[in-house]
Amino acid sequence: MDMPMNAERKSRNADAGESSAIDLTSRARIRNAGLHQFATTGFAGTPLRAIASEAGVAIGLISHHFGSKDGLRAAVESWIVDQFAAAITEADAAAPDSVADTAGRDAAVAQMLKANPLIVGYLRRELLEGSAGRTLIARLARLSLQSVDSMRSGGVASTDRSRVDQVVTVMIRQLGKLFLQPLVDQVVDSFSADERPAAKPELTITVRTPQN
Amino acid sequence: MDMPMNAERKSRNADAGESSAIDLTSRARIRNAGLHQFATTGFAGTPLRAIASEAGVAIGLISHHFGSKDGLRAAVESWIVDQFAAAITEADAAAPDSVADTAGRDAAVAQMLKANPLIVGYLRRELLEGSAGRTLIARLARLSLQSVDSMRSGGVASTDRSRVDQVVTVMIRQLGKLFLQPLVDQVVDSFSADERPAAKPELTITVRTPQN
DNA sequence: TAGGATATTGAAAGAACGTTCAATACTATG
DNA sequence: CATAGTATTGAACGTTCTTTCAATATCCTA
Repeated sequence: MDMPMNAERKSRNADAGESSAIDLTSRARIRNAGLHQFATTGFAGTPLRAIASEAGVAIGLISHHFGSKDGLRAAVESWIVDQFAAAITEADAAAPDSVADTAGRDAAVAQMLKANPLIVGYLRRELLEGSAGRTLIARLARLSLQSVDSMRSGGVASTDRSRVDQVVTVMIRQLGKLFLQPLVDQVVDSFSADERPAAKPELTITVRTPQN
Repeated sequence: MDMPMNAERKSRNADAGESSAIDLTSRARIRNAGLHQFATTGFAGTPLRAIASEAGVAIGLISHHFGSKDGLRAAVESWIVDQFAAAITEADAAAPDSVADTAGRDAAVAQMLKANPLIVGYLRRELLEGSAGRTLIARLARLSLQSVDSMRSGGVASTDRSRVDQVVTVMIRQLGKLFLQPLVDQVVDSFSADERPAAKPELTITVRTPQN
């Protein structure tokens, strides 16, 4: 049972990640393809065969590396959490007192999300589909809470508001606009080209907590 | 091949619609169940058998009435568009000059959405999943454009802004808060009960169009 | 009441899905 | 070089999905 050598296997896959994807491990390529597919067509809507195809691997390799489809999702979500944590860590490293303030961390996270639009797409879906028992949003909220606490300790965040308030404010500010922008885009794009405004309308989202 | 009479078949289904669901036609019960399932578990995530079970019918009846799963989805979306149109029509009927103003129509739509939370859930998903070729958001935008135009003709809407601007503003105002509230809820709920604020934080969303 | 049209059922077909697994290729360590 | 461990493949399996369809029930009209 002869089988052809697959020499250029890694070269025929879409660029799903940020690296050049040519010298990524099969495991990383599968994870990237999973992020791309889940963010684009949803978890239930993507067959494992589509992920294997995009990653340029055989379907069996997914189970070998991640155990199951759910295992792959867990790996994708852990990778997302890592990206958030890394963005905050970088912002801190660049700050004078090794603790960045709100603006610095917001900027770092915004930059990371801009570089990884698939993360935004994935989170948008997760927000809807993961209502029961799933935990990605909760994990990010916990991460945000640690960030808020460390900023409080560093004296760069006010302490006269509740911690919950601050976490909600931070997360909404970071994600809300990104979540809602597709609605604006789809509405604008539903008009004929000559009627569309030159610049897309921009959203402003604020959070107001009632007297506590 | 005797088969038992299913006398009380219609009584064992969840209340997905607004009517008492006891004297709805099979077609309507299937449509309601489809809306419920699609909004809750997503289009790809819901088997037709789940819809048939919730509606209390055999699986074959779905194909008979709607042709296919996609046909059912089309029917659900047309029904949603009808609800929006009906809300606007009612607001107009109650207005003095038979053309309600912005506030009146906003209130009518908000009331309709509050009475049909499944529509909100469905739209939230549609906004993400229907990026390619699908048209529900576009249809609602067109409906909103007709509304804006009629208000302009009736002299109850300003004409110094572009029509696109007005449509975007209306739709974001109607839907944006509803879309983003789950994020606030999940973040707040990720905290322990004793740390949660008494009242949920409230969102304010504004649209600003750059100089045109 | 007779008969055609429509509604409804549930089994069957055919495709697609996730998972498993034996076989093969690769890599590193002795 | 040998050999153990890991990576990788793709076919096979059992399940589940959508669609089809013949059979039966119900409704409507003449």
